[in-house]
Amino acid sequence: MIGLYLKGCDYRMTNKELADLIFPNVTKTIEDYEKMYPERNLPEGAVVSRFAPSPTGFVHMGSLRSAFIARKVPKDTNGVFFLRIEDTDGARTVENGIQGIIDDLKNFDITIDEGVVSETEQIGEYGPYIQSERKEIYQTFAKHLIEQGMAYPCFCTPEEIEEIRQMQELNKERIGYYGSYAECRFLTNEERAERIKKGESYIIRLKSPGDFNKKIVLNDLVRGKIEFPENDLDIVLIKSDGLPLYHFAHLVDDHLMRTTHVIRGDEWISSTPVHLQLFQVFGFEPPRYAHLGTVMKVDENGTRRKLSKRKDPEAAVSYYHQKGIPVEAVNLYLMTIANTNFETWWDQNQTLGIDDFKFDFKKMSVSGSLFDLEKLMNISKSYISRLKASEVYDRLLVWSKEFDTEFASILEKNRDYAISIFNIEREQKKPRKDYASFSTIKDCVWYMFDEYFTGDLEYQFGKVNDPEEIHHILKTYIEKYYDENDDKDTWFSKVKELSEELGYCSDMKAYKADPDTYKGSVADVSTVIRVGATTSSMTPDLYEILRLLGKEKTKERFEKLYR
RNA sequence: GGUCUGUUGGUGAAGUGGCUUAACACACCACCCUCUCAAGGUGGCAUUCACGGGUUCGAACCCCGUACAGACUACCA
Repeated sequence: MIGLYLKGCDYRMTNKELADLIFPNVTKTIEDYEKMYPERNLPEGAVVSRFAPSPTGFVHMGSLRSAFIARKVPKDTNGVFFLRIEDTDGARTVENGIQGIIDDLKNFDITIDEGVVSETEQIGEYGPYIQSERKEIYQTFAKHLIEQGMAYPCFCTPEEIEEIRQMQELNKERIGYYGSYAECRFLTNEERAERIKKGESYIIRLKSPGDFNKKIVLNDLVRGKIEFPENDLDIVLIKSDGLPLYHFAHLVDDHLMRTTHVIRGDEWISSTPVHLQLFQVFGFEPPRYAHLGTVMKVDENGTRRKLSKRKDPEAAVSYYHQKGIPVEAVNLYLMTIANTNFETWWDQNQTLGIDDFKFDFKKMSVSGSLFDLEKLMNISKSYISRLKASEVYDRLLVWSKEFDTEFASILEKNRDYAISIFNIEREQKKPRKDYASFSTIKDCVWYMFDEYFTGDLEYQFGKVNDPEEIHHILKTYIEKYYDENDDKDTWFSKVKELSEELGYCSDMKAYKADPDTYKGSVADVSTVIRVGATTSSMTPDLYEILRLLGKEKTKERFEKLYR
């Protein structure tokens, strides 16, 4: 009897015993976790979704778009949006990577209801929200599968896997670890136990119940029905370091966190059959999936490619923060690419905001679209043009304090003056649209500040270039005609008088009809005054500019040019 | 190689069998307005929806095939 027992003929190691051998420290069951993370008590139709990046340090335009939508939908439905950090791959993790993501989201007004709020802090009842802190949970679920005979340890080395792949390629067969190629599937529990005890390295694989010849249907929220062959690959559940692979972590986390909608990039679409299968194996209800088209960019050689973090500076979301593009403008842009009907709606409901618009998955563009920086800038221009001068001041100050401290202190010293400058041709029906972002404002107004005004004149005065003539115009104007107290009409009629006195045509129509009979026109005279006062030929309304500069300063600047 | 997805002007796109001689927005061009610039106004910019077949009285829209592009096919996410 004893001999037989030792030979192992009579004794079969059970799955439970194998599971205990692999995960001796796992004492909880999946039922325990079901109780710990109960169904959420939310109103009918409430969406629970999430943003789940790797801690690579910053958010990319494509992910920001996903995050934006994943935030928007719960907002529309009184649901929950949470941030989960997917750090199961050590190679991807970057120091302070979590903080970078949190900052980027904060900078774009994407607020989270639950999840990771700082490097050290998490909020919400469904955590932890950092995957590396959930190791035991994943292992519990993996152990359960081993007990059920639905998962097994695999001892194949990367070299062996590569050999299998090459053989499959040679035989023109489907590539992957499946069917008879899944060698470790056929080991006995005794063999498994023995190799584990010997200290061999192993991973845990799913014993896929799928059949490649059968179909599975995914009802994608943006694309509709998609049919796939069932997954029959014995995918990796747990890596040799004990941490899960994405697919398995997705199942465990999104089930336990009671996610209703998974909103992610369409690079995930082909692995959805795996995910669906995982939910099926556990008997859990899968979430709804929405796969978003890739955000693309045109390469130097004219082909489209995915927007890349490394190659494209505009892909990093921090770029917009640095450029001083208002968050509202970025969000407006994201909304217009997210829902194709938003732009028209927004045009007709200018007083309303993004929060008043209801997002609809069906109104999403299915195919990957080109990221249109120009369109964004246009939206930004329009948005800034609608701000009040004081708002421009306040927000420019905030931006400058972070990115241009010199300008910030100048602004602080000259608050009212600066606001008056920003108010030129603003706060009217058709406001001036020349500020594309906060970072470009200085380039538009520098000449108004003595700190930046050098008096260096690069501009040739256009039509009038004779120094004597220029001096004559400026001198006559400032001494004889200019009066700070004039209103705009009086001011301009004086410029016309000046023109007449010096032999320039004061009526543009008359001038255009017969340019040769005059030295030039009132336009040329105005240009001389404009350049004389600012050294720039492109400024907003000249009357306002001179008024803000004041007679003394204007005169000073003119005199600099006399010499 | 396999699986899946997509393809409407320079760009984002509307459009799901007759209302489309293909909307709207950005960009571009011309003209107008005008003291410059910006803004604004007017007009122009796809005889045609990747290509080839088919179904239909009728197709950008439905079906089949082809081409091209993209994603996935990792102990990455």
